[in-house]
Amino acid sequence: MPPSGERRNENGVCVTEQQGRDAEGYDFRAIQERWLPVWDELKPFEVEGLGTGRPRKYVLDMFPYPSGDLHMGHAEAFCFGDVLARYWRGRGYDVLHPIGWDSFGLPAENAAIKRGVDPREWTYANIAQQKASFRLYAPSFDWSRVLHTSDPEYYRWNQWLFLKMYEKGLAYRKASWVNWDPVDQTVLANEQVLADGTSERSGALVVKKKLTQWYFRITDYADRLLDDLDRLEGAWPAKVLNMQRNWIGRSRGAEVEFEIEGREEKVPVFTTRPDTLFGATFMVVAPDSDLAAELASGASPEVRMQFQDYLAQTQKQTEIERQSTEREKTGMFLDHFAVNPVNGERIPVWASDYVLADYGHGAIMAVPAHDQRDLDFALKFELPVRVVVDVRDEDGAALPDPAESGVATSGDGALVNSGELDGLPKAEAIAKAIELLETRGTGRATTTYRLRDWLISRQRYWGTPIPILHGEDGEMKPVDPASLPVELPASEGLDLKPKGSSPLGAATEWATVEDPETGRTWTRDPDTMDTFVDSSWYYLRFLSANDDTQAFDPELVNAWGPIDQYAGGVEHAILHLLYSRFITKVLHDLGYLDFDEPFTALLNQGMVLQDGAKMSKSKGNLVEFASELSAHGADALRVTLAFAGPPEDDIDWADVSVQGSAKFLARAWRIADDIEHGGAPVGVSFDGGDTALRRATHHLLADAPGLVEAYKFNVVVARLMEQVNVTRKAIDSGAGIADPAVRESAEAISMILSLFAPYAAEDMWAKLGHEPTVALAEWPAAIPELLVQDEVTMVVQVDGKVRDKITVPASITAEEAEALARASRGMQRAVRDRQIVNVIVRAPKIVSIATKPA
RNA sequence: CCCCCCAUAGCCCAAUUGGCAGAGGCAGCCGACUUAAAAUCGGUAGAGUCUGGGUUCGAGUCCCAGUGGGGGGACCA
Repeated sequence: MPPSGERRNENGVCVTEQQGRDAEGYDFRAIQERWLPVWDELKPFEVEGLGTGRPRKYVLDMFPYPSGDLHMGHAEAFCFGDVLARYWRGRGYDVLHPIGWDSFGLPAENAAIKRGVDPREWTYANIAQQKASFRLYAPSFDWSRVLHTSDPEYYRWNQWLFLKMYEKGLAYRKASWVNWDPVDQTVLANEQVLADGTSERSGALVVKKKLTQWYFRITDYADRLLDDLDRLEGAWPAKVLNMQRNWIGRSRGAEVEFEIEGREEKVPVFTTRPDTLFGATFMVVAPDSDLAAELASGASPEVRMQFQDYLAQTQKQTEIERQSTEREKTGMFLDHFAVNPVNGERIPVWASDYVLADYGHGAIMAVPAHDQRDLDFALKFELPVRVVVDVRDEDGAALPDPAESGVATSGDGALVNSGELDGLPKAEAIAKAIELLETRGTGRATTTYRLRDWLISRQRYWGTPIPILHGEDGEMKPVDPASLPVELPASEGLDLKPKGSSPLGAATEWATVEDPETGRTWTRDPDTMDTFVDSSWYYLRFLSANDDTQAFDPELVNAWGPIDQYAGGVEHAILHLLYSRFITKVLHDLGYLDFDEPFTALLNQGMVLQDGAKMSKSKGNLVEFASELSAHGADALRVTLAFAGPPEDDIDWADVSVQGSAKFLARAWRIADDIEHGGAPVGVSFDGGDTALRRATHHLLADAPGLVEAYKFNVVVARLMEQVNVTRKAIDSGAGIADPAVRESAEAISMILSLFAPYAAEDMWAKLGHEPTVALAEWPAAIPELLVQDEVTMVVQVDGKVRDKITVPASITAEEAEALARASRGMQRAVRDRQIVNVIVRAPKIVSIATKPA
């Protein structure tokens, strides 16, 4: 007898009666209200110390910045991170999945200034709101170890880190040309300036200023930061690895010292092609370099004037103009000559803006025959071009003379016109040239990097104060670590408006420190740290979030770290990820960490778009997280995001259907609801259950882990939909509701669905007679016997076309398969009287036959 | 200019890693329910894989050359 509340329609198909026994049907609001208090009580995701002894996984999402409520981007990122955290729990791991807030920084400060309130007020109100939204969205966070970087208990350790860096000589102050954001009125690190010369935060065009600032010596780690990327191959997105490699920009070559007539000191230049030294026919220096100014000042009045004009012209250009590759070369002769150290040749020295002052030494040796830029310049100003590498094309023919063709030859070939280097191929010539330079003391092998040291001081209020004291005589001393934190002064009475110098400097009482022993007066460093310092090590603090004796417990950190799975946006491909890698290596070298890479695996989610464009209030295409959440519920939202496509791809909200997800959840839920009213009892043996359904269930159990681990969440959801479909069919027109296989399938659905839809899955789990929570239920293993097919379909191909399909035992031998294929009607019809020339057998999948005309 | 990624049904996307192009969803169409519609439920049709070569018995998958799109770097010596 069918369970009450169901009846058959005209086609004999059993349909569920909506108005029947469960008047509510699937009601996401009721389900959310039912389970939230239970989870609050159970705290199922809290872990303590080293865990329970099961294997450990540390799964982390990049922590949010508290500007307003959560948005759709957060919804997506935290959905994916949570899928992975819940997955590893289901696989029997202790999972650490914490959450915190990156709560220092300019947006809070700017918003607070605009509203005339304390940044603390604005920041912590937003955090409270995001926490409430998270609770409803239900990522499986351990709420017992929350941190906020703006808490003194956190930034105290940020200062501790700074002092460690200072102690090791990795934090230093220097005067240099820096990036200045005229809107936010603070300096920026190179990483915070976009390719078009604008600030990644304010969007303002960044200008250069000469200032004394604090730096972290990240360039000391350039080689390791680059080389260790190889270990992340396959575990990090190729795109991020590529971006970091480009950013570090290692370039191997040689430093060559050129004598300049009338100048004491030699001038070093960097080249990647020391083999072409004999082809250097002139030298070029950057017009904005000290050397150019010096050489011009020693020249005739005409040259001096010409130089002033040229320099002014260079400095007037915007970054965009300067970078235009198609630009015609400009420059001027500086009325000086240099001497080529390998052959004593006298070559003219020019100034041109195609040479950059801040790369290498701001001067180059120009080899026009083998460098396009030098050739363009040489042709424009009629400078000599000398071929020193005999480059050939594929057929061994000599390439045309660059002076004639206008095309520099940069390939490999035998050296010519190059003294001792003659006849050598490029690689050997490079080695020999370096050897020559070294023995003569006029050069050496060297490496340059695009990466610059990390500028970490900021002239703003809402950040970690730099724990350094300045004496009147310019002496510096670190704050005593025992007296940390150096707390921010109250904002009351301070003018926080950006004005080019730190507001902290104006807090006279705070800034002035008297040494009780010596009576000497010191002034606190007025700057605060770049907030990327805060986030460079926060993942370690989660292990000891409530520990007021140390930044982190090395034992806990080494047990749980490094992060097994990190998830976040690709906008941090360089910034946060590079800084974190650097600080991790430093802490490793200081003996605190066993590991020297922080993030073993990285998942970058795409963006959530609307109608093909980034969502924004001004465009009027904003999809509000809060309204989606209240309209459709957390589950439907999460399923929609997971199902939309591969997680790395952008999601266009116009392409997806939250209603479709809700429909699927209702279908899944109804299966458990049906079982509750007439299904096999909880604990029943599944052995006698319907074999076809059991096969489907166990294929799902077998495939799901690989799919989740490959981030194919969309496929897992599709497989769940499929499983719901076959289970529905089994209930309505197959094995029937009471079959144990139906319960087995529903339990598997509930467990796997819990990664995406924790509420619906929990409700299903309860309806199936289990205690909460499904989040801690371990997935059953797939039974191998249910995975192997006794019979499979074998395809018979003739000349690449499918001509027949035969059902064969899965264990068929190659001989049997070939015999069956040859005997098949489809094959005989296709072959007729043609001659068989080749037979390939891949039992039991396929037999492929190649023929030719008889 | 250099490097990386992508291109499958009207749309979003699968395809056991070289073996029958289709798992799932959206939109569509048909049917059930309804006085009717929406919602819901059931059922269906629909591409030969961006283009051109190549390797192979066999290519969406591998190789080469393009086209289109996305991203990064860039007068970096």
